[in-house]
Amino acid sequence: MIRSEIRKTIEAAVKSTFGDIAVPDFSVAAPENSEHGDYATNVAMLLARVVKKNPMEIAEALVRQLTIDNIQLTTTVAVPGFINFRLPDEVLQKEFSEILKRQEKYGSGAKKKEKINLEFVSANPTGPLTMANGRGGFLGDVLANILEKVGYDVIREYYINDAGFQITKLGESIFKAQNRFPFDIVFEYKAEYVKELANKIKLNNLDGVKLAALIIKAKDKFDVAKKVYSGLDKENQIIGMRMLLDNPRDKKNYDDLCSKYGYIACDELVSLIRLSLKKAGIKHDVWFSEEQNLHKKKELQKALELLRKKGLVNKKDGAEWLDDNVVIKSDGQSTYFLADLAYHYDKFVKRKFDIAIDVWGADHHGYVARMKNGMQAFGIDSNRLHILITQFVRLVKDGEEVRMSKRAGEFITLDELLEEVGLDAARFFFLMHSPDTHMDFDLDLAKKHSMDNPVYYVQYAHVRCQSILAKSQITNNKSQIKPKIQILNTTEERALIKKLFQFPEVVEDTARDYQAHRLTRYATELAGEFHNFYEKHRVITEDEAINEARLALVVAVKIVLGSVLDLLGVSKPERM
RNA sequence: GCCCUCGUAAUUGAAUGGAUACAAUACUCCCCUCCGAAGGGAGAAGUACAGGUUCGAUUCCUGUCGAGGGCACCA
Repeated sequence: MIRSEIRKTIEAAVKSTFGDIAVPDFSVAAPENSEHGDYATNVAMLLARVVKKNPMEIAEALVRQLTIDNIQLTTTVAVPGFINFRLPDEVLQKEFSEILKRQEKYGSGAKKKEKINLEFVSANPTGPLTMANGRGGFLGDVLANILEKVGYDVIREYYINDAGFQITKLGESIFKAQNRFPFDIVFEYKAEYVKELANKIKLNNLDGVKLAALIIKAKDKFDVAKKVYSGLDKENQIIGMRMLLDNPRDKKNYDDLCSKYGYIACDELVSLIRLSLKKAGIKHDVWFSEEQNLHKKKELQKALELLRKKGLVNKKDGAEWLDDNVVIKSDGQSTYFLADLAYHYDKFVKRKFDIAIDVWGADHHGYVARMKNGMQAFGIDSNRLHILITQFVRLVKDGEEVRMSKRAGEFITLDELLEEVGLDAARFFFLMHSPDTHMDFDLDLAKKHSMDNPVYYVQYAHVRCQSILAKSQITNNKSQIKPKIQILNTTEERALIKKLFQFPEVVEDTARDYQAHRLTRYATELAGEFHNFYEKHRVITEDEAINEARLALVVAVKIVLGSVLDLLGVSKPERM
């Protein structure tokens, strides 16, 4: 990679000029204005503070020592102290050959020893995936692709929250949808998919009788209770049927029944989720069940014991706390927080991942500090846990925001989104945006815009490469294709070549800071440079030498563009 | 009340503290005897506000305003 070679020669020059000083964290990047050069660095300006000298003088002192492969770089110094580089043809030629030689491996890194666990989507299995889940889903999927490309061993994981209150409520909602209750329940999952599940899931006879008996016991009190509850806020209404039962054993039986059928529904929903993800081109290697992998194996208790031994758990108001957060409620039940602690303990200690990346929705951002502190409590360096927050996608219809809620059944599913706008357009659209932005999503507009989506612009560049290569006869014998950088010396060709060379940099930067939208941007820029070149110059001409040189360029563009599209999970059409 | 994220062109977005803030869409106009125009070219338009740090601030800090989200033994 050219950038890292420039970086190396700068560091060497600094050391030889100023001795063994701490080199500041300088930048090497292609300047926006290409007249300044192919690359530029700010090292002299940063050094000015360290060595107390004029940045221009520092720059002048450094430039004579800057070489790649013992070739002196053409440099200029610009106020207030930028060093600009022009790359000699030999260097360009070498990098160009690298693309043709390594093909789709261009930009890949050597195998790294670190293992990464990348957990994403992890939507509650109480309903189908919404289009908002797509945002984190596409992000996680692409990040995994990128991290693998630079050489990490990546496990893609889905954490299934199949334990606790929500599963019980899901079961109860199924019963309700089966018309078993002669009254309303509170906190009900109310949507088409619940009705479908209700039709599909049959209670066995014994369970049916048990439930009927419990309902009869509760029925008398319902009218009274309804009057009492009507004045309460939502939080306190989450009482429902189980509170109508006096006997603790009845309550337990009722909960057990709800949970049992909640799990059955949950399994169905997980299957649906897997199907949706498959359609969205999102892959997971591990499906980690909270119930099976943590609760049944007593992992929560083990994690808790560990924290207790360290003396980090305090009792207050009958509950057990880790710092300001409850791990064991006063009724003796564990919290979700404890489950999450045990889960991440499992990732780092049991499964020995070096790095864990969690992609969460914005509704969890208040949870980040808590999780990191939790890791420190176990003695795990919290810097090994990276938590990425994707902001909400607001659904807009006729200029009005539509609140999405799984419980109320108000949402657009990921499946619907893909059907409406298509997989490539959907992936590209979501991945274009930084996860930090609050996106508005108007489905009608998205449909209309899907024809204007930059993804087609990028794909069309790939198609053009293909049709040129198909037209030429040389493609069948790739060994004939040699880069001839001296011939490719027009403005458009040079701009295109330099854009190609940025690919490894883009991959490397994204693997470091997880800003995956850089990739869609790069794809658009590369496609733009190619379209521009295509418009100005014919590849297939009478001149053999030009033919050969430009075909090599087209092959290189097709390779790199193909790699980007592969990373994005967007298809590479041969025709459109 | 406390905490987090965001505020850039008419719109949707981009910019590890760097040089003249970059694109796309929409708008006006121009370009196919074609390696498919799903393309190319030209035009106009922007950092919410007020301070501070710095050689240099869209970026960092403080405050104000605006949008979204979270938090008091839910998941």
